[in-house]
Amino acid sequence: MTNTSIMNKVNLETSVNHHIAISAIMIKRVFFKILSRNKLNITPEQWNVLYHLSESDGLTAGELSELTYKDLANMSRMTQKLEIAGLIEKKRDDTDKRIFKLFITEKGKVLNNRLHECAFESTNISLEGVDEASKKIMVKSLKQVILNTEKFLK
Amino acid sequence: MTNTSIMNKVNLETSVNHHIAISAIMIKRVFFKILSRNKLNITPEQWNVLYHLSESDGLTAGELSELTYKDLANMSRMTQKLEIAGLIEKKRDDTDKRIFKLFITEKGKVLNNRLHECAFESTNISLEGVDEASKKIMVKSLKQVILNTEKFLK
DNA sequence: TCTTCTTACTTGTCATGACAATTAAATTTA
DNA sequence: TAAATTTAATTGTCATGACAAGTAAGAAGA
Repeated sequence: MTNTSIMNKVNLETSVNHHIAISAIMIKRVFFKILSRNKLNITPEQWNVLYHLSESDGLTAGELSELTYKDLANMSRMTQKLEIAGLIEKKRDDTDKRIFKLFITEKGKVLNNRLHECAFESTNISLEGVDEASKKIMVKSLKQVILNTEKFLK
Repeated sequence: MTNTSIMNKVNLETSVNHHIAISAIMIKRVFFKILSRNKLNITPEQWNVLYHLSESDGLTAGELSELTYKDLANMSRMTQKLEIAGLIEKKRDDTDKRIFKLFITEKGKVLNNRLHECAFESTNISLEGVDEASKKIMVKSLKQVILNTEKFLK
């Protein structure tokens, strides 16, 4: 074995990255549970799309994939499902026929409001006992993490 | 529209939960890229299993699913793949024939050491510019988040 | 003991995530 | 302008994540 003595062993118990990963899994699970309790037939990821369309209508799948940090291929499938569910509409662009512009439907808007309530509830559950100063530091640090990783991935 | 004025709208831009989710995605993507650059034919999740088995050999699939916060069903499939890849071994327990005890193989141990290097590298990339005090606060707060969510999910 | 319940694991299904490959349309360039 | 390149979206494949349902073995109770 080469260089075992100087190997950089990772300790999950103190690893920031590891705790981010586990927290993300658990937060999503809580949100998922709240959605299902409320009989809202939608996933956290699908809500992410509805959220962005309700903020700025007429986005393309490509723009949405950037906003949500998702693969365009997967965003394509997600928008297909959302369209089938009647929550969004796809309209082919007149000048650039490669593009679909996406619009949230009335049904989507109504659902989106309920989803905001669920997101609010799940936030309160997961962050109970975490003080405001810590939250600020977390958001600032996590923004830095996102910048770092974006830079690395080009 | 009912009660729009008192609705609890979530703002992703300032949401701790949202930044945790995006960071988790991006960190995994960086780790994935480093693994693939090093021609290591393994996923971040599979490494998680190897990590725990190298720390304490002879765990069951159930114990591993708790340690990694994963569904037992999915852990079952993951261990099947790891066994096929020759990285772990499953040994039927003598006294309780429902149980498999899992052991990391020599091949698995060698790979695990290389994976530690990759994890170390990906940690350095993602946390560049985040000071030690912030890291401490993050780990403490994220542990609280994990506790909160575990409690909610029973 | 025999039935019932619980536990450990497995399998099936659907949604997502990574990534390669393909198609169609727009843009660039020779 | 024709060919090459780029871009937007789609489809295919495999691994994972949630969750329901099923199987086999152990434990508990009548």
